[in-house]
Amino acid sequence: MVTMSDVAREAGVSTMTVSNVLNDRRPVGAPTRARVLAAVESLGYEVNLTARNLRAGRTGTVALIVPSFYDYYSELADAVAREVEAGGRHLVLERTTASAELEMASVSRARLQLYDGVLMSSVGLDREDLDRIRSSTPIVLLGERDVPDRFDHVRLANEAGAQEATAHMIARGSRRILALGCTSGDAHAMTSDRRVGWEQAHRDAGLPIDERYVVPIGDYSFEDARRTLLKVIAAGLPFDAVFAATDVIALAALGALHESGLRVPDDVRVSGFDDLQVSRYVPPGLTSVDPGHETVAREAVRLLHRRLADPDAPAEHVATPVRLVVRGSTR
Amino acid sequence: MVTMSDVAREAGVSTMTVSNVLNDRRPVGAPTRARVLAAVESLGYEVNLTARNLRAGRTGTVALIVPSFYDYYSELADAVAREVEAGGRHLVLERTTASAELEMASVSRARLQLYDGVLMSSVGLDREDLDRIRSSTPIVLLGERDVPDRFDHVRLANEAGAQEATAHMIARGSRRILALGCTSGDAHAMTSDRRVGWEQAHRDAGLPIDERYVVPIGDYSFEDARRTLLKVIAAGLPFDAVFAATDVIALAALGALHESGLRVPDDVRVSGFDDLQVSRYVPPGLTSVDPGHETVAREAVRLLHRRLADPDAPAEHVATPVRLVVRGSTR
DNA sequence: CTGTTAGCGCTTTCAT
DNA sequence: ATGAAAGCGCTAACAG
Repeated sequence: MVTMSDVAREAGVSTMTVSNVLNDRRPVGAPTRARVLAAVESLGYEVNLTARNLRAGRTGTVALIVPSFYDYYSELADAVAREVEAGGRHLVLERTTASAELEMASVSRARLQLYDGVLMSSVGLDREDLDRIRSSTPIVLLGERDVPDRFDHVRLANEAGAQEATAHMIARGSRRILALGCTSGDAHAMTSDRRVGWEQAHRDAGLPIDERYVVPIGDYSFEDARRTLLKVIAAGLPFDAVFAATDVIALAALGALHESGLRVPDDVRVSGFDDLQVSRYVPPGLTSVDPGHETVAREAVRLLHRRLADPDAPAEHVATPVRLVVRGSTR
Repeated sequence: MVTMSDVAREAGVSTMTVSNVLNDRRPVGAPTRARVLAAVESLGYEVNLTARNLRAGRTGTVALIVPSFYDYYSELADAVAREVEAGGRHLVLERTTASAELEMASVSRARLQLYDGVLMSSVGLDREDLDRIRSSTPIVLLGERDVPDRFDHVRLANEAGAQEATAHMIARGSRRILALGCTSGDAHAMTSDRRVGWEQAHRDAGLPIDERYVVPIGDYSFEDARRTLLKVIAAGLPFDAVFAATDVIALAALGALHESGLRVPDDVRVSGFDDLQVSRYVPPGLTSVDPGHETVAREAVRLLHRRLADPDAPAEHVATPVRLVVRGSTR
């Protein structure tokens, strides 16, 4: 490996001069400068960022830690990357290993130190897991409602979005609306927040709430969602609409309904949540709740920058608005 | 920040003993060990990985560098993460900034040093760009056919996959098959390799090759694909099938055909390439070429490990097989 | 079993 | 405008 002192020797200067040339930190005479650059070129030198980071105490890198690379997260990551880069840092994506009991365990606290800051999607982590996190690296949580106060936190208006989607289908005439992938109980998980919105829409419309229509699914995969809906159909529970907790679930539902000979939207209306890019194109177009990735990303990075500037600032909790996008699946 | 010497002082031992306890490197007496662990706990110490990495000359991290976080890449990344983790390292994902003239510029050579190895998707990089890469960090290229010999390289059997998909639609009766998102010319880009397969299927069947049916699209987005196909339809070029260069294009085509009142597969058969998860669920099910992420990931990580073990081994070039998956869109 | 020394490659600080 | 020395936090190598 070529080091800075190799370059210094080649150019006949000290390592400090090389460093100054490379970082434009202090004025360097033009001829010296030229010799240094020539040496850098001829030796093919690159600074060692590990050494620089150790010395500087910062890395210029922010990590976004997510449960999986798919779907919602990849679209969010894209928006976050743009925001982080606008702030002059790099973004890297890390995945928590699904198999880990406690998802956090798969990204050790030590690893967090490799970053100036971390944005972590807390979906799948409960309050206890989060309480256990002690890190000198600033962390901004993205996701569910119930996080310890000490964390900066950005969440979606999950209830409002679910309510709007459900109310929209009620307004179109749906009366028996499955809450597919939603969960009962009051754990403040995303799936339960979205069920609350589904319930609220029913109350607003003076419709009864039938708990049989809240149908949780296992692992949020397409396959699991498909199988679950097929089972509901086989069991004979009558329904005329599906509010799916995520677009992945909604898209799988479109498939399952098609397999069962049910037409969308004529027999069953379908609405999702996440507004994946593909949802706009899949016939007949999937009605969905746009989570506003740009806003989430902007707020998350803003909170991180604020925290980096002032480590002792009080934690901030932000809920970002969402927006229903109506397409063919509910027409 | 709590350092190792803080822990050493607290426990009344040397830093080496702390290091040995933390890394299980040399046997440490039980009482000493206990005192060290107690000090670690009470001070909330975490090793500084930057310092460790500098000292060790390795980082235990592999980067997968991709043009975007979406679709094909997210599904590939998942498989790669599993392989890398099986080898005891972490995977991080980095995105090349789309705006950069030369995509490589957005991931500086210096950054590559932060990793033990790099897997880089070369889609979008031409041979000249690749030729310019000089890195002491091992790089395995994923993607197109035409890469400099010195790189380890894994590519898909793009031609074979495209040929199989096209032949399948010909066998079902299609005669005018758009090659949507494919490109003419002999640049060894993915889009041209797939066009070659489309042509080969025509030759094999004794069908004429009409270059008007090769319809490139701009940026590989859903929207671009949709607009392009709508334009083809408006222009009146008759076709009874679409072979799309990617599933994103194929899914957008399903939408555009639906908008135009054309039925799939009755009026137009559609086949994609990538076998995204969603493609299985979108009615009527998208026929697609499964790129075999597991195989690609396994080979890529194998090449990387081989290179790490022997930096001077001759470069290896691997083409992995693909497999047509037939679904409703071509029945 | 435990400690001391040296140094990974860089940049801050102080000197010239 | 340039250089020398010190040290970021850790661990390999050598001592005891």
